[in-house]
Amino acid sequence: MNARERLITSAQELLWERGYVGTSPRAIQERARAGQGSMYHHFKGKPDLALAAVRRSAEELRRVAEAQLDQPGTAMERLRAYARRKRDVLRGCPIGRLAHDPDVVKNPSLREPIHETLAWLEGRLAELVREAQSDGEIDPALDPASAAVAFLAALQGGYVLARAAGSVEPFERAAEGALLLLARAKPRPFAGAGLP
Amino acid sequence: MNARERLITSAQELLWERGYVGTSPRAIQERARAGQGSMYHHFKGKPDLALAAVRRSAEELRRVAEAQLDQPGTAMERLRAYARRKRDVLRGCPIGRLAHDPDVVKNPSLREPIHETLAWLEGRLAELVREAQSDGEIDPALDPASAAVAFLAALQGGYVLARAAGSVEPFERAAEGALLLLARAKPRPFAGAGLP
DNA sequence: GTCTATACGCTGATAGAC
DNA sequence: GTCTATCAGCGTATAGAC
Repeated sequence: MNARERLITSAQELLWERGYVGTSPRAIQERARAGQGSMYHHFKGKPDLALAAVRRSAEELRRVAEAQLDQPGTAMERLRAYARRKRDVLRGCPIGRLAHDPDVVKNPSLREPIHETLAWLEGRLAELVREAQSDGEIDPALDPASAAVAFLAALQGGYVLARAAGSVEPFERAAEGALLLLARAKPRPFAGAGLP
Repeated sequence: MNARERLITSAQELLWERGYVGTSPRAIQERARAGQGSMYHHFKGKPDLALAAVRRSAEELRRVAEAQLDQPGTAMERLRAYARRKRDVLRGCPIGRLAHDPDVVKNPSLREPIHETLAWLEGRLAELVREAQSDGEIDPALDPASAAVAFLAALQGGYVLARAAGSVEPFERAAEGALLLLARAKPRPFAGAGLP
């Protein structure tokens, strides 16, 4: 891997871990085993490198999520698999994490890839909800967009609760809880069946 | 307000806005209109002041939430009111926000008040879910703890999505979506409705 | 309690040699 | 492309006067 790539990768890791303010050019250089000159040759400065790193992280998350959500199986199975997918929970979401960084959020070009990725994910989840409704796994009366955004938010919030607890457990409980709420929102198997 | 109090308040605001790494003693002093000497007289240093500020924020959030959740009305109404309560959404949650800060999370004394507050809130929400189940507003078969943690996580995640979007709208959609999922998870109006 | 002086390492960058 | 030199300013204190 060349210096430019190593710099982007290192910046991605540090932004994920420490945020924008917490990440110094020097720390990026050290992790990338690149000198000052090298970094300032490839990038105009810290903001420029951060932009490249954020865009890269957005792409990567999208690729991973896409692969996961396009797996074989029913829609409900894929929603479940996505919620339960192996994650480094205590590190947080590499994208959602950035939304808490003031210097990222106030910069529109930095914020845009983050928003776009989350919006895409929400839309994709809504499609799966719709599909699960066709399959009779989720109540067709439920608004798919509302369900999807609440589901995605529950996962993002799960990271917050887990980090606060210093344990992955709250994430898992939030994810399972969200699945439970989704899945319960379906026509009762016996709805009306047991009426006197 | 004396200097000590002004320092704590200023630190609370800056931690909320910028996190631990992003907040310098100097910035706190300026906002508090206090000198260097004053700050180092009242506090051992930045970590000590941050601890006081975090504890204060935790207390405050708890007091506000407590008041909100103990309002008159049915349990389901109070859950709704809590989700819809007026918030400065784009500023994020003053407590949840800190869970994304590496220097806060790695310090057990800093993390503890955050975790405790969120855990308390989750427990309180679970009680309300149970109450709503007694009222027939939520399906009694649903696990209250799972529902509560998913609900709380959806709100926390709502902040993330809102900040990423630069708009309060995703928060509101996530909150309404979570309410919808909760409320749908109830006995159909006619499910056994005529039973003794 | 609050102020001023002083300190040292780090941040984020520029300049020019190789 | 990468390296080294250099820089002004900030971060996070400590010391001692008032």
